Amino acid sequence: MTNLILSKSEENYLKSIYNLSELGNKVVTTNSISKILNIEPASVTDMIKKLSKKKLIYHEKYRGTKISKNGIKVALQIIRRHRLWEVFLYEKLNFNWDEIHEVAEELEHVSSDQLIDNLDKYLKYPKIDPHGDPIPNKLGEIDFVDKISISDLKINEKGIVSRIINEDEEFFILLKKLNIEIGTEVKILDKIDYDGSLDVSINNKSVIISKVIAENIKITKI
Amino acid sequence: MTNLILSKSEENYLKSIYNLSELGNKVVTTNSISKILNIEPASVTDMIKKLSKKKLIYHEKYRGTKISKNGIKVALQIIRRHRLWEVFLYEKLNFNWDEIHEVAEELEHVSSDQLIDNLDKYLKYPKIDPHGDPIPNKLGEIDFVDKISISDLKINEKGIVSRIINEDEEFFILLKKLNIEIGTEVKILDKIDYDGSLDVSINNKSVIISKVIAENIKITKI
DNA sequence: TAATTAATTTAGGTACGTCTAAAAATCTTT
DNA sequence: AAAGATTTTTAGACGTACCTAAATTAATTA
Repeated sequence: MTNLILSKSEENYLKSIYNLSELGNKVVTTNSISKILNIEPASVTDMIKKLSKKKLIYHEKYRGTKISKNGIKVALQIIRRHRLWEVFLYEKLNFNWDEIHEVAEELEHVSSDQLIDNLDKYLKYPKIDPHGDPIPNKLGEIDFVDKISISDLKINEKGIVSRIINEDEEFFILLKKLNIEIGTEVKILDKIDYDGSLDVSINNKSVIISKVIAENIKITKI
Repeated sequence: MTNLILSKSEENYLKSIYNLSELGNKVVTTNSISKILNIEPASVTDMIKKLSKKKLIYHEKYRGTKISKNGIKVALQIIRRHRLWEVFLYEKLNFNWDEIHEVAEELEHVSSDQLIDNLDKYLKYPKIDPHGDPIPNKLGEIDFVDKISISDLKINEKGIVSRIINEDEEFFILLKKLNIEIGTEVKILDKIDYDGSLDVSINNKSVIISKVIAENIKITKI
């Protein structure tokens, strides 16, 4: 049950399904998996069959996929590995905040419990990764402190950036341009009703960010 | 030429061919590769064709395989990665000397130049790994300080263990039993003509080790 | 050197993870 | 609720990296 060994592909699918499922609750469509992994829907169907057989997900033909309890457990361990490596790359190897994801994506598939546990200890059991995402512990326990987004602030309210949801290269580059990183203070200057864009003050400069971007930046209100 | 990307399998074959070739000079047989990788000779032939096409090795039907100049270069980078990870696991993550090989075998295939260069810097540019094997630098340069073996010592001569050639799990366990590690002082008490076994003093205790084992333990004479 | 043995290659097959094209099921629109 | 659009699945194919069995070549031995 716990001792099944997954291929890199299987791990990537399972992780994506977990991420799409919003903490394992939502049913996930074949198409959404296809889009996230950049793999044709037909191939996704094949893999869904494989993962179903291994009881990591439940699937009803034409009706979508739900991750199982054990699937969540396994997915959280993959996420744990990913995020611990991100901490390592950022803190020890001086990678930039926007360079860590890609390499961690490879390192996460090296599966040795001893490796990950010792790494965890070496990094002093970090609770969050450099993007502010919580790191599951050895037992799969995770702090679900999902904070509010920039888009939830009202005019003149302030917050500290605590977490970046999206992990696309492009998104990181944009944030860099905007001078937004974990710890940055933001203040809402104005909200544009037309498309939901926000006028935000960052380092005393006013910038306009779209609603989608604002939703992907979590903050702590101050 | 330098920018070809190799699969994990291709990397493992190339590394084995390099290791068998004694610094790239010797012609390597299909069978020897087969034995080292635990893969059937027929499959080895397939891969030899693939690597030949990529000009990493030269091959003449039925007559063996020789690694190319570029092949050596690529192999040395794989070995570099492997040995740097071994240093990391040993020094930072407190792995035992006999546990590092297996995990490094996985980590070595994560190919990011930035990752390896930063790791190298972080480890302070180590020259040897925990087994005493030299680590190629970024340019593939390597100190070929091949020392003498225990079996080269005469009776009553002493040495310090500097390098362990063999990387089998079994061999490590044996060495642990014998209390032999890098830095251990050994003294030859007697040589048994019959089969070449050696009577060696380790921590003031006399033990008998076979000729093969003695040949796989390199030392610095004192 | 002819026969035997050993090493190597070829031929054909399999699982994995992907693809495209076409069929089937579900959803949306009118 | 029928038609059209979209989503999902099935069917069949391909490259990778392996396998076994059989054929070929080289090496050894008698």
